[in-house]
Amino acid sequence: MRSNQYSDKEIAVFNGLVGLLKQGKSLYKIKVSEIAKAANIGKGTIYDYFSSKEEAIYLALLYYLNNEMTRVVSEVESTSSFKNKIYKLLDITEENIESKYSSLKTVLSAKDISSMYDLIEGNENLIDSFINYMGKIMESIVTAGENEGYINKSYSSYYKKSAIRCILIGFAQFVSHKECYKDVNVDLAKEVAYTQLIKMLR
Amino acid sequence: MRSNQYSDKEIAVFNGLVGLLKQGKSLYKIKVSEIAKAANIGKGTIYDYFSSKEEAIYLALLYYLNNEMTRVVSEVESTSSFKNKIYKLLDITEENIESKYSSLKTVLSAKDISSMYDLIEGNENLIDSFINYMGKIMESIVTAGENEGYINKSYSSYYKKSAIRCILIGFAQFVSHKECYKDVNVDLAKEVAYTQLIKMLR
Amino acid sequence: MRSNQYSDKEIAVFNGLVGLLKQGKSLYKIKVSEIAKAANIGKGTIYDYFSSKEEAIYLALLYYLNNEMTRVVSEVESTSSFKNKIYKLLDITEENIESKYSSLKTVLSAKDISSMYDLIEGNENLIDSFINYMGKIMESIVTAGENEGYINKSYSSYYKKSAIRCILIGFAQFVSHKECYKDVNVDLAKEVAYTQLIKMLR
Amino acid sequence: MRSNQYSDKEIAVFNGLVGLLKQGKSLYKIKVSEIAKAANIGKGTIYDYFSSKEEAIYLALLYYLNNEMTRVVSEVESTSSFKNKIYKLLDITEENIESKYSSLKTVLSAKDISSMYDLIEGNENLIDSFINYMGKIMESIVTAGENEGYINKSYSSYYKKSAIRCILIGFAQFVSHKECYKDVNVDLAKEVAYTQLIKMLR
DNA sequence: CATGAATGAGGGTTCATTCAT
DNA sequence: AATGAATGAACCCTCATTCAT
Repeated sequence: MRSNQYSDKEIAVFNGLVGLLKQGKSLYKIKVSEIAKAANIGKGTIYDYFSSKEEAIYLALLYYLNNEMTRVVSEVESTSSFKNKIYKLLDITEENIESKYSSLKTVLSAKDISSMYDLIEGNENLIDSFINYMGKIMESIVTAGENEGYINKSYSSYYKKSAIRCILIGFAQFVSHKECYKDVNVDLAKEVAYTQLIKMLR
Repeated sequence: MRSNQYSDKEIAVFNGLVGLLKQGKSLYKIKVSEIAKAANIGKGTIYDYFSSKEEAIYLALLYYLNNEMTRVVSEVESTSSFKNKIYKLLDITEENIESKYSSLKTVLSAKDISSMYDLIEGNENLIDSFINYMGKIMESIVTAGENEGYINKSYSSYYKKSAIRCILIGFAQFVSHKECYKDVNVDLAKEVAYTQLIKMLR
Repeated sequence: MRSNQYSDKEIAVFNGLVGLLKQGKSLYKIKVSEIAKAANIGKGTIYDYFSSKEEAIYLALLYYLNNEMTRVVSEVESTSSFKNKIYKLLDITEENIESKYSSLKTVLSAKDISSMYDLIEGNENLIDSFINYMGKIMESIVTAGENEGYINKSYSSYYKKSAIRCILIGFAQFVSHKECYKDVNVDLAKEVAYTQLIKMLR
Repeated sequence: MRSNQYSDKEIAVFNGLVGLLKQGKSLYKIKVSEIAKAANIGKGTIYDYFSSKEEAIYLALLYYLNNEMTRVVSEVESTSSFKNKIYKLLDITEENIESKYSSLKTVLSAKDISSMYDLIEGNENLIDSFINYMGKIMESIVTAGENEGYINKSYSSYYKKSAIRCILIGFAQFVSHKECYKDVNVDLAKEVAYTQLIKMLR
């Protein structure tokens, strides 16, 4: 596992790469020369900081995931009340799905990414890291829900967290394929998700 | 959209490709020569039936998805009672996630597949097709649930189907990352999913 | 060790490569694309027959050496009389050194070639092969010399062969650096070599 | 032709490079960064003293050759008696061939080195320089041999020197490929060489 | 002077696709 | 119809050289 402290050049590579993804470039078609150009550095320079294209991509995704999730965690934690936290998460999910590139999307296809690139699925991999962050978020939400009386404390921890995860992924599914649900708009889908959650937890 | 009637050679290609995936070969690293060998045909022959490697892969996945989902639909439909149908679906989900390759996995990363291969995301794409099948399954389950009194009929169709989809994906998530939930076994996770569903629908 | 039977394409590569060397191209600067062009085949085709550029070059040199040395052996063996054999060998040496490329030159720098290319210095390497051929030639010459009474049979086999080898290499040295010996012409150098040999062997 | 006076940095480069060669590093694979590290200087510094990697290597070899040959000349000259001089030369030859790197080896493959590196084969090249030194050594030996009555003075200068050169190269050949002469040891080979020389010269 | 971070031209190799048989 | 030998465009990576500090 590499240090969390990255040099300017490394961060330039990360930002360049994520920038390309946000422009809609497919992860599977990115060329080293494109990354270099997007990062405003020479092609060879990438190899001064990363041992391969694979590594550069992997670390970029990890870096971006960490940044993004750190932000999400703090946003949710700084949001008051159970209901607001849930809606905040649904909002973030919506944005993520709608954008050309997001960590959420990466995580949803992370198995494929690691199957494409022979990344050492070491201690710290994308999904583990993501699940870790989600754990913190769930924790924060469960605590709020219990304090505010929305959650029946007799449920197991897994049950409670699982319920939240469920409605999130279900909502993500909706956003991903809105066109299949012509009679449902986003706000309604959020309401449905929230209602379902309340029913599961009480 | 191509005919649903495929020639022997085309089906050989489909089976060969899916066979490779089931052996754990990464979709992103498959070579035409490997497909040809797995299908027991010459490399050039593939181009007599498909316009490109991309198309061959895309159609193979679609073919396999259709076969598999047709089977799943009929299995669920032929299962009696609401609860049994749900458990059947959870069982199928479990198997799918655990196997090296399954249509479910393909669908979960379908955005990536289509981003890797410049597939004309035409009328009939993998996800649309999948959602279509899922719709049928949901329909069957909802009907059973209503007939058996598990489902409060006042909910919208979206609400009802969404609830089922939620717990399925939530359960899929669990199976994918069992190692993160050390105190939960598969049977418990199924129970939790079922309980959550009942609560959402009543 | 590969079979001695080569396909047309392999021989085309061999001839193409040796052709480049004979044009004065340095072995160390040859590009795969040049070899392909010289062999009148596509660049990729080389990799259908050889696992790497290194291997292609190594096998080409070996192939050429075998061909050339086989010819030399038969030329010397078919020459009658001790003196004629020696002069034949000196003539061949002269031609070899004067040409832009010859197996003799390769052998003289074979250690470098193998140090440049990480060739598995397996059973059959250039120098061993060369020494083997030389052994046969020496044998043929020693037999003639003994039959004709030029060679005192009491010398060891090593002594006799070594004497021949000596004057050959000495003569090769002369040809390589003629410009350093302004008062000696090739014919004189051959006479000197022969005289020295006679003195050593009687 | 550059001055014979080199700066400390230049000599550091020379020694660093030769050091690498003596460690068994192939001349054809040496990188500028390695030379710099071996010389304990910065990579850029090399270009303050040499116009290219090629030049640095060429001058290093030349420098080393001069040092080594100067030493060899003086060793041979300071050895008394014809026979001792010859044996001294054979000893030196043996050491040279056995070591990972020596000027002798360089000279034996000098054509390749200059073909690899586009060295201006100007006035002062490796082989010319070497032949020059050898000339001095031959001179010294011939003089001793004549004084001691081993050499028939009626032979031409070329004949005499050529004889010495012959047995040296012949012996070098033996040492290079000892494994091919299982029934001959080094001391015997030296004796053979000396005997052959005596016979040629008397 | 000395450095080493940065560069990018260049080359070995892969593999989707073609086409003569 | 079927093949697989042949192709060459494309791309990753190396490393000699430069130049700002």
